[in-house]
Amino acid sequence: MPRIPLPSSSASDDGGERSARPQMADIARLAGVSVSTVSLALRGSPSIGEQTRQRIAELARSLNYRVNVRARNLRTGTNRTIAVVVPYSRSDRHHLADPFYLGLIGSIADALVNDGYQMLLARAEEHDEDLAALYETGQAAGIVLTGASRPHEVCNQLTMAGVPLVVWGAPMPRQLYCTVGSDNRDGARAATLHLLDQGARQVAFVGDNELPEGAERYAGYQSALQERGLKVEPGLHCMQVPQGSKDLSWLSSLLEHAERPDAIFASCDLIAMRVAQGLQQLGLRVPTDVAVCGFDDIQMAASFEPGLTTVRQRTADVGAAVVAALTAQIAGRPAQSLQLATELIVRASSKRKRSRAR
Amino acid sequence: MPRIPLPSSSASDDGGERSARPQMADIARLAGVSVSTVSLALRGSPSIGEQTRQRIAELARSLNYRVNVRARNLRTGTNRTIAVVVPYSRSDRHHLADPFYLGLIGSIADALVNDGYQMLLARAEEHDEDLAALYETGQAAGIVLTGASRPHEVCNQLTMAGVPLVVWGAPMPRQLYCTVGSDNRDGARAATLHLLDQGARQVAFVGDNELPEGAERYAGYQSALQERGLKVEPGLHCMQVPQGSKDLSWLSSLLEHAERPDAIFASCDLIAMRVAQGLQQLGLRVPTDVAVCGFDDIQMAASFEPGLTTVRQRTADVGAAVVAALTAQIAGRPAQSLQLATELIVRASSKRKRSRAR
DNA sequence: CTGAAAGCGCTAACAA
DNA sequence: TTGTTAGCGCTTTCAG
Repeated sequence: MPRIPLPSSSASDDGGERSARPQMADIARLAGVSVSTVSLALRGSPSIGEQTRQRIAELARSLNYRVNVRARNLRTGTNRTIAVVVPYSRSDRHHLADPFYLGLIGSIADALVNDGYQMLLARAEEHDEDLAALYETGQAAGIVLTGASRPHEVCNQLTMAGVPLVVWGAPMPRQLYCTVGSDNRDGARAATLHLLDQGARQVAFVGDNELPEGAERYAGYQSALQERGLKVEPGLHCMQVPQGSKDLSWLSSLLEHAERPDAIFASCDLIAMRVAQGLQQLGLRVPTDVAVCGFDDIQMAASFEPGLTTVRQRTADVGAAVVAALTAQIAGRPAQSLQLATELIVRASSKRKRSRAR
Repeated sequence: MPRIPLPSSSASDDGGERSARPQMADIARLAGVSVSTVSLALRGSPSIGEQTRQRIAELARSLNYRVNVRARNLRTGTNRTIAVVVPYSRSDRHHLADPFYLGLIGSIADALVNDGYQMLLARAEEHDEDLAALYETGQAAGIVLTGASRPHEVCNQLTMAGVPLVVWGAPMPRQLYCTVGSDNRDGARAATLHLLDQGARQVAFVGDNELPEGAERYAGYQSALQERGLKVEPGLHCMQVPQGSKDLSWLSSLLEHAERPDAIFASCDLIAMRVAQGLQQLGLRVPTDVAVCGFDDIQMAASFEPGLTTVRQRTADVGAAVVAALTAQIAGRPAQSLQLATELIVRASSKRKRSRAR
């Protein structure tokens, strides 16, 4: 004996579902066929008669019917949603303010769409342990983690738990998870060699070398110096650039080094621009007195004055690589970590006159 | 007579659903209770006995069980996903490269999460007519449209079709939809008045005044001039700033105006920075020879040299406003369009010496 | 206090 | 060719 177990559909306070959209049942009733016939017809099944198909198609169009993707996905066990996690920390908004990351996210979004996936944008506090929930509740078929810092242990656990995961950035010693990133070390090495080739004798490094990517860039910088028989001097490394504007003590103390640096390699373009501006404020010319080089090649680097020499990350390729690694894992195949090649873009900020160079 | 209508679960090529996660049925079996008891127990229903609840809770924890949100949502008719649409055009990547938009999207993401919503990031080609699909297929309970240009007609149609929609930006004449944006006109007016107060006589405007927001900013600029009894000279308006770096003809032709402009108001910070850099390249000092003011107050504006005077958009409040407007519509209430107040941030790029000003 | 049953909106075997 | 039936994983009446 049938009961009436309708959900308490009292007011319109139903948590988000709005005005009754048409459903297959409606089409079926109006067309005088069964729901399954409608389903088959709309998907273009060959087993449905032409005139029936036409009638149903027209009815659907006139009612502006669209199949409910969530119901379909539940039934078919399909999940084409990927969660892209962006770090969120109130203290250090650096990563979010950096245009580089917008390009990165855009690139991932494009690649996902190309593969028929949707992108769920999630924000996570640092060391958020509940990233797995995105996967375990069935909301996402996989997770992409972006940002400069990274909860190493959490990532390992996620992968061990079988969560398809790709993290943006540099590979780390004991990682079980898959990373996709630029070859920071090689890029930084090329940049530093370039500065030396322009005649620089004292190349300083500005940027955090404790974050995974920063560490790699610092390593590349070190190795370039060593290749040329130069020592790495701790006094030529500036860790942090304060967010506030006025204070230039970080820069002046760098310049007060025994032998004043004649080139500065910054770990990202945003920092490089601050370096260049700071130098000019202190009355030094770029590149004549001090050459400057950045990393990322954000759009602004080209229009900056002077044009910023930098290491380009091939953002456009990142999305494809990330999605490839992700779909491999979703299909049960292992995914290899990847380092994308970088490209040195030489602009005015590092060019010395031929006469002086060498 | 029961058949075996199992989906063709042949290989693991099931379109995204991975390794069998535990389900309520599993817990129920292990606990020796029915599925409905598990459901009630996990949601903390008072009608379930304490020891039963405990047993179930522990079992769930040990199996690392999490309810399938998609199934739950289908059953309860809940949809807590909002699609945020970001424009995508290969030709003009300006809006995506602009850090301002990353802040905007982040702000919306935060506000959505605070209200228990998820954010689906979607990209749309210009004049994409199929935005409605996001709503009509049940994927999203509402849509937020960001970006500087805007398909006016499409938005009107969406709203008429009952799609909860909020678009970022300036209100337009015959809009049926809801917009949330800054008071561009007032902000631009304040900025222009400030430049005039600093002693400027010829204020130029750089930026596209055909986009909705640009038009408002241009209107504010105009009205400030008129308030001071000055004429708006078309020769003092530069529409486009080329993406490529070298070419400064747009700037020099502006400066070749009969009376050379002594202040430039740019329609966004990114453009303002290019203006300032261009001026310096042409041998002019900022602000001594030409004062410069931008719009947005992106983070970089403060550390720019010279510090960029600009009109701050209260990004942090935008998210809350957008979500409020959206939830109102989802609940069936009408949502009013909103213009958020802006704030003039005066920095070095517009400051004249007292002696010369006035 | 617990379980049986109905059903969210759709798909897909199988029967007719 | 079309309809019947079972069920995706969960929630929620209502009967016991």
